[in-house]
Amino acid sequence: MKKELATKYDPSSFEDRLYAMWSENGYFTPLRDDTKTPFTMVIPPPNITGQLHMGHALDNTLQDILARYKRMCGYPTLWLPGTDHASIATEAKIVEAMRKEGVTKEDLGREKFLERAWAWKEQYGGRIIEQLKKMGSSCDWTRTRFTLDEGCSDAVKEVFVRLYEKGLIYRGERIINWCPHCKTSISNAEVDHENQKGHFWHIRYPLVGGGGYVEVATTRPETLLGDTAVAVNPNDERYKDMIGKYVVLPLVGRRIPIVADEHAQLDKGTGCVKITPAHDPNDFEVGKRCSLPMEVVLTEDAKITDSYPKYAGMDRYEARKAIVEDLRAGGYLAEIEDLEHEVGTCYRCGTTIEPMLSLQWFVKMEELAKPAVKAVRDGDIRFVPERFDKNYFHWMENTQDWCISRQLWWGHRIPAFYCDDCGELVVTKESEAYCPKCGKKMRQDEDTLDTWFSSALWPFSTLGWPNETEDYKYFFPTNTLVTGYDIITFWVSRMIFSSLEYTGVSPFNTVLIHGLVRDAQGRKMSKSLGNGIDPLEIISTYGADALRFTLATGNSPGNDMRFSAERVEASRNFANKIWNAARFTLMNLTDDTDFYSLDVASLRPEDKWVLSLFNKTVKETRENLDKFEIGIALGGIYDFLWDILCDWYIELIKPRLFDKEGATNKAAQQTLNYVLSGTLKLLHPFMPFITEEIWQALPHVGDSIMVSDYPEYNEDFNFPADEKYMSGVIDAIKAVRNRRAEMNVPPSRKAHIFIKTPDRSAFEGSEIFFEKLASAAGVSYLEGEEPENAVSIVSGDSVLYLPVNEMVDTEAERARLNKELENAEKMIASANSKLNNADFVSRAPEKVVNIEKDKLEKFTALKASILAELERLN
RNA sequence: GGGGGCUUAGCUCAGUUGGUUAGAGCACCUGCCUUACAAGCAGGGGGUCACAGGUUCGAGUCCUGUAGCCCCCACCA
Repeated sequence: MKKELATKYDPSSFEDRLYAMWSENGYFTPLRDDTKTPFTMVIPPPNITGQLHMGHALDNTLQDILARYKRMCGYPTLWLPGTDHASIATEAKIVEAMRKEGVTKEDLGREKFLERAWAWKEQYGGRIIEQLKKMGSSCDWTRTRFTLDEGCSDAVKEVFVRLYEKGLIYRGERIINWCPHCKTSISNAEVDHENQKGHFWHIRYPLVGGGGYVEVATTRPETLLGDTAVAVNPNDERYKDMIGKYVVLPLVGRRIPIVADEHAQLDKGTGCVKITPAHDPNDFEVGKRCSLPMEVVLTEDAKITDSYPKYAGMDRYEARKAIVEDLRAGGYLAEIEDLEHEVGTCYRCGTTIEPMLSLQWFVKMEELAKPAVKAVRDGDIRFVPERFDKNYFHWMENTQDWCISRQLWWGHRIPAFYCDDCGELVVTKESEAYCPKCGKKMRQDEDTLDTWFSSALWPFSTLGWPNETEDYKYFFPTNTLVTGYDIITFWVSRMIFSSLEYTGVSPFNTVLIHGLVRDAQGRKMSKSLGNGIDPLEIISTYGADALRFTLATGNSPGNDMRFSAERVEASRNFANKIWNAARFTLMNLTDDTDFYSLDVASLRPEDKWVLSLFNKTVKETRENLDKFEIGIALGGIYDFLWDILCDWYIELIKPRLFDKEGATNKAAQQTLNYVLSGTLKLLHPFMPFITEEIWQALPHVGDSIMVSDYPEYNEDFNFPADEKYMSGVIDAIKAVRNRRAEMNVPPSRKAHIFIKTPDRSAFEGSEIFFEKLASAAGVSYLEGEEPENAVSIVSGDSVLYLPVNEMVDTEAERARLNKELENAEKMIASANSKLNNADFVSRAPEKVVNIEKDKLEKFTALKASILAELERLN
């Protein structure tokens, strides 16, 4: 019934075995049970290109803690895993691999390229899944999904068609962010802003017909080629007469008008702005308002187009140099200012974004954003910690239309078809279409959708939507979403408005936000810095439990954390501590003991004391987990296990355990097994492997700790009197140890303890604890004279005398007692000042007042003892 | 420009709705190989909780301001 544990804690010897056992027994797969409320989470799908990094490790540790906790609480728990096709990242990776072979996308053609991409997915896509398993993640792998699988693709098409029909998806020419390296449009959310050093070039545009020039300024002089106007503010007195006149565009020679538009600000620069409608979002708006031509001057790889032969084929930066040089030569350059400004860059490759006029697909955001804001405002969805809702609101309330088309092949192809003959457009879920007007076979849009378009549907597309599957009906909406704050705008916000629009409900009720895992110096872990720590290496050195403990402990929602080997070592030491406590327990459990009942009547005070503290720990753990205070919950278990169970309880009961014939031996065994098993259960969500391995070795009922019941607060296991008694005994033992250590008395030198106390029952029954834990040769109660050459130890209302053979330094004793007296008086004064304050007594809660009363009582008694002691020394 | 966060022991950080003498890990000092654990045990030193005000019976915790560091968002030529 009980088993041996290896002498040494070696997580690698059992972690994989236990994971396989859980998996084979189907514990990760929930059963739908209409009599029970399910608990559902969807994993933030890692990119198939990805390798497990610390961010995943943290994210998945938190999710697994919640999943295992809820499962043990009896909820049919579905943690649904999967991966993201990550269109832009994956395509870039494959293109890069092809480049090494000297092959381009175009060489292969779409079909062959996609074959290659799928092959790549088959080969590497599962890698990260295997790595998640190493972490102990209790995902239901039978329900693993992929954003590009059939079901998800169906959901994507369904959504696209519905939104199009509703007028919420449209195709139009807008200024989009163009990445010249990835050669695709990207959304605003995918643009990073980076501070760059640049220049502000002031350029003179001569007025047509002479009479001077207007001066404009720009950070991108090459866009001059695309200028189709100069704008001034309609209220600008300086230029009133110029409106409607023309200037000559330098180098190009084109006549362009001076227009009036609010965009030009009176107090900014010269008040004149060059307008490049095809390469600047503001200018685009001006262009629309003033009906200006839109002149595209850059190709898709950011080279000047053939329309400008002198610069054609030059890269945008080469062209910038050449144009500035030519402006200088032509006398158009007025001034060059140094300037630091924010430049948009591609979040994938870091290339500077080129705003460009382009025909793309967009999602109209205004109408979708409103209910999404409301859901959070009304509390249907709650961010933990709450402060992130500000982030969310700000983004949701200011978001612009979402550019969803990408000039990529790896992804969901846009379900739109064009008729080359009559220009008809059809949007349909079908894989081909014929023109409703002329019957001709239509050509499908070449572009694919933004990766985030499919991730936005993840909580319901993975459960079968748009079909009303059993899973969808039972598990949706999900409960908790766990993710980093860096992904709220990309993903969380889009899931919320998507779900509200298509399913009519919020996709989850809680968003648990965590921070970034940084290195020991607080820097972001990144490939370029090379400061990343590989979770798999940590696992192989210290074990998955140690890694998980490190990530969970002291972690508070939304805050970044630093990761260092020292912290993992401390975690491993904790695991080792548990391991040894368990080994000790197993050595002392005997087969003839009944471990399945606990007879309270047979328990000694220390048993009841530990049960009572365990019970408190259970309550606090559950409360904290329910509040998502995972770090605090774990801290409580850690303290109980190490400080209470190991450092005190086990030491207290050693004499009873070693005396197999003793009357209270069985009760000690039972209590120890009960409390240790219970603590392992409390700890299981955090450290699943070690808790399972030990639980299996201990006497137990059931097949696995992971499907056992999470401990519940037990009203019958509250023993306040025993708590008070034991804390008095422990205080006294600590006081004795303290004094002995101060005097450098080695533990081997035992000394008798004489106790002078108004209430012997405060210590009776605990004499053996003083012998074992305070190096006492024996304990007796003092009636008359204090012993000669004894140091005194004041603890509560009692004084303990320790006869040491040396002459006691009376002066030193007096000084020490005076110091203690001072402290006691300070405490008494503090308590008195509160208790004498009528406002305090009347306004503070009774509990707080009682604490002060107890404090006063305790230190008054202590003071009396100290004074008596001082008296004796005189 | 807007928003948010951080500042607590030598270091890294907890501190849950304001309420016992502000905690932990690591590091440091002292003593222990006490037959579960030296990855350990016992004891110890070390903090005017960034600064200045305010609210409150009571502030590390709430409010205002100041300083330093960090992050997010934003189309300003």
